[in-house]
Amino acid sequence: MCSGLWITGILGTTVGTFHDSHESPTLVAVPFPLTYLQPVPDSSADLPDSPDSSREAPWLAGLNPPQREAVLTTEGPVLVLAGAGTGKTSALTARLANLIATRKAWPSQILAVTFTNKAAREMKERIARISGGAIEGMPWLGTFHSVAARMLRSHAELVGLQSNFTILDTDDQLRVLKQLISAVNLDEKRWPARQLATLIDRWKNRGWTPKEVDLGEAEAFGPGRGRELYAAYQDRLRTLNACDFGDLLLHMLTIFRTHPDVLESYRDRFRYILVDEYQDTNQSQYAWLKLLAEPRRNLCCVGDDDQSIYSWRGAEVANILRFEKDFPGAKVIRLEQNYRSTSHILAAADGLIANNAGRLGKTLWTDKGDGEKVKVVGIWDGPEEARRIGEDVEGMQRRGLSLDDVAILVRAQFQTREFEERFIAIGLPYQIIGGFRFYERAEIRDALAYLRLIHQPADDLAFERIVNQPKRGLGDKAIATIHAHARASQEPLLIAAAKLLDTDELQSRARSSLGRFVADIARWKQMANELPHAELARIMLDESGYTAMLQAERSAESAGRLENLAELTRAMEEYESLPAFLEHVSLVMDNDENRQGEKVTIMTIHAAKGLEFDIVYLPGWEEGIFPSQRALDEGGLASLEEERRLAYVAITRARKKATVMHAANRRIYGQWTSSLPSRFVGELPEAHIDQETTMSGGESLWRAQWSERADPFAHLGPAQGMRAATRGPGWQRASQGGRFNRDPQRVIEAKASAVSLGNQGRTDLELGQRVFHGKFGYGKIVAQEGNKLEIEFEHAGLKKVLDSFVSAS
DNA sequence: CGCCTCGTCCTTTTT
DNA sequence: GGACGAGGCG
Repeated sequence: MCSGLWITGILGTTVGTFHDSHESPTLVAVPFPLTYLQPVPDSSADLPDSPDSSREAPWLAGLNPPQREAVLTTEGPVLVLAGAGTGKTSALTARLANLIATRKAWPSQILAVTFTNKAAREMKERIARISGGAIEGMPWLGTFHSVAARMLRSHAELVGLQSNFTILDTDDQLRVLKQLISAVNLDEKRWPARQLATLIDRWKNRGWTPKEVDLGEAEAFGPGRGRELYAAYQDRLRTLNACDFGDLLLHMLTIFRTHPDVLESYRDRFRYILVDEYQDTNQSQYAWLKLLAEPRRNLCCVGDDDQSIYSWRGAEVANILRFEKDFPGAKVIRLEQNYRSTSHILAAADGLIANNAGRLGKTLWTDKGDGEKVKVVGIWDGPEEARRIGEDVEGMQRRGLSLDDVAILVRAQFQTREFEERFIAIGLPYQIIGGFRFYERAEIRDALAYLRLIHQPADDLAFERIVNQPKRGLGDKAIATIHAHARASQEPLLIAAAKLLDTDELQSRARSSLGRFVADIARWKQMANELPHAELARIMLDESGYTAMLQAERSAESAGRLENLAELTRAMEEYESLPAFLEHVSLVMDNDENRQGEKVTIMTIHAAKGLEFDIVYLPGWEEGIFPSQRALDEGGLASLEEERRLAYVAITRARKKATVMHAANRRIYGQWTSSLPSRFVGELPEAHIDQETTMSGGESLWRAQWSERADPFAHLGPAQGMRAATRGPGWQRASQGGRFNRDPQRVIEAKASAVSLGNQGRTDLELGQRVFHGKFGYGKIVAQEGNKLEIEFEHAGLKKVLDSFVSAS
């Protein structure tokens, strides 16, 4: 078909260049169904504001003016500030459809990155729908990680990897790090692998290779061994022919910087770049994007600074806050009409988030009417909270409400337990999203290790995992011998094991057992060329004795495991090759949602981002839980603001009704602990909430604690009763009490912290120093840990406080 | 070599 | 309260 004519028909002029010599045109034989190609008589028609909807492009249907602007401003840098529920995804998909339909670019010339697989999937589906199925392939639409992995497979050799490299998960990563830590004789107790993993991850998120880690940071672990261990880790990954999540981006960044020809080829390819959830990008993603987008500057970033909730994983709100500076001449488009929630819900959320400083600012509005106020319910304890929600939901169910429209959103995974127990007891169907993922289960990881070893013999981690699984009588001693050989000959374990068979270093029993294992692997590898991979997997599981091992167990658990393995091999059939499947497992596979029957959804707020429900319950709004104690202790005000954004995200998930709950007592680590309602409860504007308490003491018992505007004694600190309530074993509370935002000094800090993230402990304080604290007065520092200080106050006694609240006296 | 017991630390959030 | 690791014992 003749694309030139067609475009002339719609836009009146021929737009852009649309030769596509290097891409397979079969992807889009017919860009759009013919029905979309109605002749447009008036060639001067101006699409954006054309009042005549009959002749406007179908992908613009139903979009409001700012959304249209976001779709039609195709050239140059664009920042779309899309508040919660403002039809961001519609605008995004329409933008993609527009680019393709107007032949500004082929699908393969558009880079579109998201953060989650869910978002990528949804976008793909919507594009398929909007184009009537005509746009099938958007090869470069995916998560940052999957797109980067795809690129890296083509250029792996430039960073010393082979294209069949393994993508390690956290588990593998930790095992490698543990080995390295003990190799340099550090005490694993004092210097846990987990901590090093976090550190390395942070460095990678910032785009730092070992060389670039700044000295101050490298001191952090071991002490002073951080950088060295990072370098050793990277070396180890290279010999394993493996990389971790952070490497996918970091390696590509390195390649772009050292191989201009590669960068050039991608720059040439990607005519348009689109980024979803821009507020969640980290430094390395930012650098990656900037390199790719530089020459054409056709970069469209969509995000919402108020929904930035991933700084703990390296996201830099600063990226979105300074977009206009980075890309001068950028057009900023605000999507402010909310199509999701009623106005009380929006106003409550808005009042809450207004307590944050350093926002880009936007005002959501809706024409959906007032709706119900946000309900705030105080109850006695955790179990009652679950009971109450259970009853509530059952009531609504009787009135005909679908359970699919109800969600319970929690701050942390452990909170789901209470609900699970209760709902099992009353027989209310529920599903918990998140938590254990399919591929994190031991049996799945074992099975995958078998497959990985076939696919990639240098995968020592896989080898270690399965060499004695099922038990083959190859214990620590045998494995240590194999290790020694591998180290001596600089070869992978599998190879070393094979060679070891020719020696007499192993006891005969171990030797024959290892011989069988090595021969099995070789045989399966042979079979891999002849059999479908799902079939191969079944054979391996059988012949290795893995299936037999589980069958012999005869427990309820083992039955479930066998089922999981069956499920795994079944899932494999959907992939064309073993490598394709392995990639899917590492990067894409999320938990199995079995969508059978109506269910209440229970999940973390993080997992709920981007979703919406008619009815939303928000339990556990208590100090120490939400905001989480860790955020209060470690991150200072920057992380308190992030918690607040999280609360904002939580409320804005609700279409019709949001119920915030806080319990006075909760069991934490098996200990009953009293808790205070979250400061966020007090920050909800009174006009938009509806209070209820099932406890004696009056409805505003707690609320009074937090709205201290009327309390002349606020500066004297928490009331005695409160202080008692804040204590709990292993649960030290920040002893500052509430009112963070009412104190001018702290508001200033909030502004500064909105941009500068991270929390190094202060260096201008030392042990024994006399300091002044706004609430507790003068005292001496007796301990310092990060940004936490322990201070012996002259009048208030021993307290833990954050260093940002004290000044040298 | 594998099983059992005791102690620890833990609960953020995820590609 | 429970998962997981280290260390001791059979």
